[in-house]
Amino acid sequence: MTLADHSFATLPLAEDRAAMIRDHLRDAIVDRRLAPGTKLNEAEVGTLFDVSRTVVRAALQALAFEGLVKTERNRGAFVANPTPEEARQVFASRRLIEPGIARAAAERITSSEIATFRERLHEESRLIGERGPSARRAEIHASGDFHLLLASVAGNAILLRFMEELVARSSLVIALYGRSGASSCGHNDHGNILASLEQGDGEQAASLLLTHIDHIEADLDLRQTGNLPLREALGSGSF
Amino acid sequence: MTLADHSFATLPLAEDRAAMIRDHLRDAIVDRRLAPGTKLNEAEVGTLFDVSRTVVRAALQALAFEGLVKTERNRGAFVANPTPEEARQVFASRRLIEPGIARAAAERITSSEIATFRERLHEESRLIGERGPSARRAEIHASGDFHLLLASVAGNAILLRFMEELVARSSLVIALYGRSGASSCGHNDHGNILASLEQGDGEQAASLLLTHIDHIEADLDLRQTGNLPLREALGSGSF
DNA sequence: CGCGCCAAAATTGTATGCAATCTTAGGCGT
DNA sequence: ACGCCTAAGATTGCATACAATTTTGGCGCG
Repeated sequence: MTLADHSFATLPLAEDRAAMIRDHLRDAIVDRRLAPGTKLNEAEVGTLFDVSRTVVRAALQALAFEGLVKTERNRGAFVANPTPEEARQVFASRRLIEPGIARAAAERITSSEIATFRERLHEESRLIGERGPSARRAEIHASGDFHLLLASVAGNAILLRFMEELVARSSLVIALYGRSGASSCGHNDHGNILASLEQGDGEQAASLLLTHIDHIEADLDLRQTGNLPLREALGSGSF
Repeated sequence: MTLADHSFATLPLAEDRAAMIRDHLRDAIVDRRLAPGTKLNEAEVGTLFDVSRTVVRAALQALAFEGLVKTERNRGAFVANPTPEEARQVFASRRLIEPGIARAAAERITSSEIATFRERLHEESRLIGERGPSARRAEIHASGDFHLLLASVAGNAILLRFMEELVARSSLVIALYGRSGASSCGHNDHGNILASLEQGDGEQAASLLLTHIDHIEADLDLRQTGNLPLREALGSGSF
């Protein structure tokens, strides 16, 4: 497993060790190096990062708050395995919150922020062209980052945190229920949204964002599988 | 201090001790028995509830995540002291989320839930008539409970959790910046909102909720006091 | 009298030990 | 062979011990 030493340079690093471990684990979950349902053994994670279980527990508790990890008393922590109903709620929440964020962002966005957006979008489209699991991960990450960047431009720290949680959980949902696997299959939704923001048209940005979320959710297969817990144990593979 | 033994009967109790302590502390913060800025000493809280610091730290971390407590490294945990800007963000978030919750609730509310609402509203209005700090606390609590009940009717667990955080933080904000001290000064907003819900008029409920939030925020004095941290140390009193 | 410095006390951060609980493997009876 | 029971092993929950850091109180000096 490559959790501890995966891109040390880009992450917060070293002031608060629990936060560092939390961020590494979150990254691993969000870009799907850790599959839903994976057991997160405290001692194992501790060895991996060279800290005691105390610190690991703090990190796992934080991830449990964000809904990325589920803890069961006396059984431990597992990467979350959202049900179709939870998946629907994630997207219902995003539909409620993100249009408002888009309106706020349209009013506040600066030209330097627009430039940042452009950079990211360019990077994102480059990744879509590439192949391989590493590029796929980066693409997933970049796609989520667009929404987080939008939220940060909106200037509300509380909503930004809510969006961080929702975007992360969306990644889990797509991993579980996505049909094509990729969240951005052919559309250029992000680019169109940015264009609306540039023109200061918050309403259009909000509207485009809403249909963008619809696009993402349309790629999901959220039919109830009769929520048999044994199904997940079988790995949902061919056999 | 009366934290540990304050209404044992009404709270979760004893399955998970960290959760119990977290809930007791949250209650104490929300109905203002613990003032903003109060230091929460781990050993002290632990003695109070007869648990080790390990458990206390878990509870404090949970409250920190909800924004009710601020932790500073190597300095400890304090009851949050939201700035005017944070206060504005709390209410901006509520304005974004609660109308959507009202629309969802209007579509899903059952007659038994309406009955529950009526009960609570009756209780709430009774408390408004009473005097004394204890009744005041109960009134504050009941006022927040209305919004949480609404969120639970809406049927989205994620949004419910967001609202729990926002309502709790609102209480802190009102404690700090409220002019009249009471959040419901003469209005019968809650009753009108319930009436709209009964008629299945989600749009009107959403609209009334929005003006209700405006009423609450209008009672605040969010002028910048030049955010000198020394000011809070002086207690903002006459000297 | 005020100010800065230093040591003692207090408090938090982390590791570790132990008890409680869950999991697993093996044996036994049917 | 199958299921059930039990005991050993593994894992979590919690308390405690110790290290690191901050806070406090006092002392001397200007």
